[in-house]
Amino acid sequence: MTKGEKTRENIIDASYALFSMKGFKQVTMKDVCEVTGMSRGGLYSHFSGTDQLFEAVLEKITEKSAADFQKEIEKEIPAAKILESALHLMEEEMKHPKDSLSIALYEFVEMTDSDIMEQLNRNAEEKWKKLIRYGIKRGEFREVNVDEIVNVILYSYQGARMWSRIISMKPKTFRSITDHIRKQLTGGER
Amino acid sequence: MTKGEKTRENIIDASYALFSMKGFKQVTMKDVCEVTGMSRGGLYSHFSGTDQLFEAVLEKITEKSAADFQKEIEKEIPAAKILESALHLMEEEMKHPKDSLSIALYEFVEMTDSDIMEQLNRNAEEKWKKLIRYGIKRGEFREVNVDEIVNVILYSYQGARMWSRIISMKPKTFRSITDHIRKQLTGGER
Amino acid sequence: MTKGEKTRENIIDASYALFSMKGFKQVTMKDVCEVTGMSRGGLYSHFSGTDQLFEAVLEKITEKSAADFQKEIEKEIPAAKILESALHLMEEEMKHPKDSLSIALYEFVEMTDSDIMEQLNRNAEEKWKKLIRYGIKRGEFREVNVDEIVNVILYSYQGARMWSRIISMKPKTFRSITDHIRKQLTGGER
Amino acid sequence: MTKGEKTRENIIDASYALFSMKGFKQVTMKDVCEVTGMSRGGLYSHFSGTDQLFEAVLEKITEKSAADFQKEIEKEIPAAKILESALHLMEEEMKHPKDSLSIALYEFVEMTDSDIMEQLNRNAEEKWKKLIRYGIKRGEFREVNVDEIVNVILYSYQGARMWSRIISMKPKTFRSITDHIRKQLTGGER
DNA sequence: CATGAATGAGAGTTCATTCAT
DNA sequence: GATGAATGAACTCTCATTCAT
Repeated sequence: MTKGEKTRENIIDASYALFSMKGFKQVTMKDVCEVTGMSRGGLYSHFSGTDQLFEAVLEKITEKSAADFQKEIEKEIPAAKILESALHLMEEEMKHPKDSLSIALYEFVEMTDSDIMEQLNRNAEEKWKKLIRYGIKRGEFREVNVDEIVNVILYSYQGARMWSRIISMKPKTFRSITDHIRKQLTGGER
Repeated sequence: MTKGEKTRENIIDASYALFSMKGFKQVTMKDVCEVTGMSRGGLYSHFSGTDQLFEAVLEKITEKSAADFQKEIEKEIPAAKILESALHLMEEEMKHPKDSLSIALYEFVEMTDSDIMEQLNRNAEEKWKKLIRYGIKRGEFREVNVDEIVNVILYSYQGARMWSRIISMKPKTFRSITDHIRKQLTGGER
Repeated sequence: MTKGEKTRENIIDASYALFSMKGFKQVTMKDVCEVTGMSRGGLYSHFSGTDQLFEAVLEKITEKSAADFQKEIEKEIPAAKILESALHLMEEEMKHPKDSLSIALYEFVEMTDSDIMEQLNRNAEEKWKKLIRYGIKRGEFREVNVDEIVNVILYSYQGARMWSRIISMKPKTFRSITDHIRKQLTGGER
Repeated sequence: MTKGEKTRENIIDASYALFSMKGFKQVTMKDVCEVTGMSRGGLYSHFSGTDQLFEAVLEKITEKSAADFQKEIEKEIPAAKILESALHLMEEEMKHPKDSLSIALYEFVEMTDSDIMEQLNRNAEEKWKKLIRYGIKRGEFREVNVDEIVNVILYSYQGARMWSRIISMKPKTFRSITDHIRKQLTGGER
């Protein structure tokens, strides 16, 4: 990794923090200068503006988040178990709203007409549908209306995640959402 | 209504449109000048900044939105009927995301630490709890976990509403959310 | 004249001096701020950039420079007399190159693809052709090749004027150019 | 020629093209980097700025352009013939204004107070005077006022050359200038 | 109250220039 | 010598905000 690439990574990491805290529009190149300790010109030689910078951040995180349940399904891990860890992750993410790029993403899409959101949404949809069908096939999940339950999962999660950034929400609230999902799918309590 | 009050109302109405279109942070006093056709100074003699202006907008709409189900309940209108019209309204609102102040509110709260969101959220919660308990008492609704279902209602609605501003969503999607709520409460289809 | 219009005029006058001294590209809005004593924002509320500012300067001076020989011709003033004062003016202008917008014009045209130069050139051409034909008709001027002599007049004047900005030229040199023109037209010395 | 000298030559040639296209002030070291494919630092190790670079370009071309009519005169080639090829060259140069450094030179002199222009001007003056006197002595040219005709030659040529960069001029116009010169000197048509 | 001219702080951006490798 | 990352100064432009009229 050359010196330039290293700097680039540093900038991306530092601005990830900025974007998740402040959203997209509120982050200025000056802010990035400050947190990275770089000069204006140096920064601009890597990224020509916050747009490009945010895209680089997205690229980096979408690589990670590509994780779906495919592997677990192939290993024939019980659907209930996969569900359980997915719900756990959801709860954790709802509890730490400040780490989330969701607002930044939201603003970015509104400003740039990027279709990244559509993609992310479609991915999430597919991933959940796959899991639910797998669970039904194995007889672990009830014969739910897949489309309906996926919508409820995705949007209640997104809604809660977004709102938790601005109102203080109790863990119990997040729990009740994941509980609802679990009950819908398995018919039972955790 | 004096001339001054009229001007004030005009400003509020014009800026409502701006805020719902552009969110809170993106609206500048300059924008407001343009849509109202007023001069900078004139505008400032009514509102000292976008903060105050947005607060005035909020004040005006929260008066309206105070509508809960109290009246209907007092008239002993069947819970299923009240629910039906509430779900219908929800669907309509999800379909017209551009009319919504939700993003503006979101940004406003993040910037100003206002607790208006907490209030709005509590109100919505109370209103739905009241309806659900009323429906259960009348034997129209199933004996659901009230807290849980209210959370699902509120956050899936908010999530869908927000997301529909940035990705194109089919009416079918909104429908599946309201269908889910209906089934949870009444056990049946529409 | 409102206060705003007065300021506008002041800015135009002050920037005329700047443009003639420094050319077009070298004048920044900051320079204009300094010579007018105005703030950045104030300046920008009148002119959105040096382009617009220069256009305003041009507009003002082309109004003045519209002067051709039409009036004198109509008054049947002797062609030799009109010529004499025109040559005198030319000499004066060559002697004071710093007052000339020619370089600024040059740069402006190269940057903006404006066709103002073509117009100015055409005007100058027409004006001289008219005078020469008038002089020939009156028997005062020799039967010269009009196109040829006009080209020599215009370009030797422009060339001398431009060069005199950067090399020190003697009045004698300018004189020899006007002398040449006079001789071509009248066949005689001054 | 060492590798270093070769690089130096490459830089000079590449920047000649830049200067003739864009003038002096508009050429940045960044531009030169791009056309030469060199790095910033590499470039700076040869030339400390555009000033020095332009001086190197000038040095190279003034060597070439030192050509006067001395050789032809010594060979006793007829003055009319020398004149003819000089006028032909002039016409060609007026037709290809983009190849000319004249604007760059102009800007360079204005910025740096170099006296190179004075030298070039004096050279051109001397060269023409020599030719004209030679023609007169041989009885080929008319007994013109040498100073006057040289001024007309030089400045009408410069004026036309400069103007042709920014307004579209017909070959006929250039022709009429050279025709004028020829007629002045030889009294006849080509 | 209303106007709109003016201020000034701050963001975005570009480059000449330096310097460690 | 050559590289290219980094600096910092200068410039363009936008707005929130003030104030004389």
